[in-house]
Amino acid sequence: MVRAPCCEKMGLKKGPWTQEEDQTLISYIQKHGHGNWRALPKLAGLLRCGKSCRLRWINYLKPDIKRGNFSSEEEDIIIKMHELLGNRWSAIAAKLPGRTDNEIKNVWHTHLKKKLLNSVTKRLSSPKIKRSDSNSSTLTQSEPTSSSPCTTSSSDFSSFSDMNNNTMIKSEDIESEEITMPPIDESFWSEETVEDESSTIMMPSNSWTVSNDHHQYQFNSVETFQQHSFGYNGSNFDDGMDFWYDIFIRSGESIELPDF
DNA sequence: AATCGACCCAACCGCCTGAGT
DNA sequence: GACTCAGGCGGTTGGGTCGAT
Repeated sequence: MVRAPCCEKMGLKKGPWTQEEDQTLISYIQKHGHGNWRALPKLAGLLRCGKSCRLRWINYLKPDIKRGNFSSEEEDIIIKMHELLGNRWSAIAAKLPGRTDNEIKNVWHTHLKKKLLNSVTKRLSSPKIKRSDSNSSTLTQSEPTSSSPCTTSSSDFSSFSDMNNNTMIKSEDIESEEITMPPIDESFWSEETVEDESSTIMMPSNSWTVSNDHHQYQFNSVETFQQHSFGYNGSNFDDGMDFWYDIFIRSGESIELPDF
């Protein structure tokens, strides 16, 4: 069964809002609150559907809406959050007070996507790191080690490598945006159900190693991942996800995140 | 000045989810 | 459990604007 559009009723107005309509909506909500959006237009005397009223209020009329261009700080946050969350505009908007999901979505599609693309193009055109083993297109599979569970936060990790140490990417390289990601093919990823069984996440299906100057950790599955403090059970969940996202983003894969 | 294409952004649409019955 | 409904979300659209020709 397909539900009829909420504005299908004859006589309901569509398109741009007039100043009078805006004023009517503002004064009604200031007096009575929005309560039931569906009932609101009738009560307020507007020839609009509730959905349209809600959208107009949330995206434009709400008193705390910040207008004007996005600052570079805001753009950076959007880019970072988009790396982390994907197209979850409302979640991104939650990190930017006064900005709406719609606005962020528009900015992303009109400015930031291009900006990012340019940055990636630039990065790919000037590789700083080369693999020593050019034949290897995926990270190398191996047996898991019996390394003890790690209590180190993922923020300690400054680099990662494959099992043969063919590629070593350091955090300063990541900062400088002059690296290329070693190629990773489809078989690298597997779908894993995590912890609460309500979320699915793409995880590396092969065993591989994460290391920094002091530690080297091997992961064979989501379970070994969870043994570490940046797993879902740990207090450093966000750090852990940042870490994984660095990898996911660089591999060009998308990821479905659990809520947090 | 007129035309055209690219870009921007407000608004709409359809789908999903959760609450209520 | 099945159904309905409202709210919320992300994708898409289309009208306005602006710069190039």
